[in-house]
Amino acid sequence: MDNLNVLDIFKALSNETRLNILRWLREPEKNFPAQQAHLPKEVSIEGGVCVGDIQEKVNLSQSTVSHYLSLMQKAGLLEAVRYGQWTYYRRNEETLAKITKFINEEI
Amino acid sequence: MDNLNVLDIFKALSNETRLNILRWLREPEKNFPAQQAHLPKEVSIEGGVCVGDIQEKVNLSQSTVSHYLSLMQKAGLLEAVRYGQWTYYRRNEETLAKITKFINEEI
DNA sequence: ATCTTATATCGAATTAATTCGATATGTCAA
DNA sequence: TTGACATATCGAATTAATTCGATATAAGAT
Repeated sequence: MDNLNVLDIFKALSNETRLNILRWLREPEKNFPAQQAHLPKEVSIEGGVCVGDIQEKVNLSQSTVSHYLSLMQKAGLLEAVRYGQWTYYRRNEETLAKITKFINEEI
Repeated sequence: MDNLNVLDIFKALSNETRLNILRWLREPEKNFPAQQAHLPKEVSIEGGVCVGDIQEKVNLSQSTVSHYLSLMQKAGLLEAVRYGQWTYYRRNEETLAKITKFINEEI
């Protein structure tokens, strides 16, 4: 249980906005409009939402949101997929599962 | 899921010392010497360790440790039982169980 | 009553997180 | 190749967390 940095994960989770982003990304269709409107039909980034859509919902500056997403990615909570000029972020379920396990077994 | 303040919990967990305290309190007998030496035989605070013992292990100032324990208690991660001049802190398993549930079901 | 010991609280210094606007980078379209 | 748009990074201001030593409180022992 050491490829996951628990402290960084908990830090990332201890902010309301970041927690919300994670929750919203559980159901992107429900929480974000215009799903993947920039992607051609044949491309699909399952569960991914671009920074702009997240920023609009979050209502913080573009730089702050970008920074937050990057933090969450470094913590392993999100993964980023770039398509053209867009970056799509989606949940990294593997890490989420690992934290649960970690809390249960080690904390 | 609203009597638990998730943000305060994650904040409390995002510090190495505090995380360690929680882990050590899983097995107090193993991690702290002189278990409940101040208590008379007929009194037992199941799983509880007094501030002094925790402070010794943590190696931070008395005031810092006291502050940390209080933070964790307010977050619901620990509960405090006072006996005489000593305060015994022990894990609050209920909250721990709730966070796991929260992560699984809501995050 | 006084002294000691355990813990809590206060005030302050230092370090880290939050958040922004400005700017840089990278990509697509004309 | 220039312009427009999406995102990332930088530098700085503000706010919050960390941590300490000093002091307060509370209980037990003399």
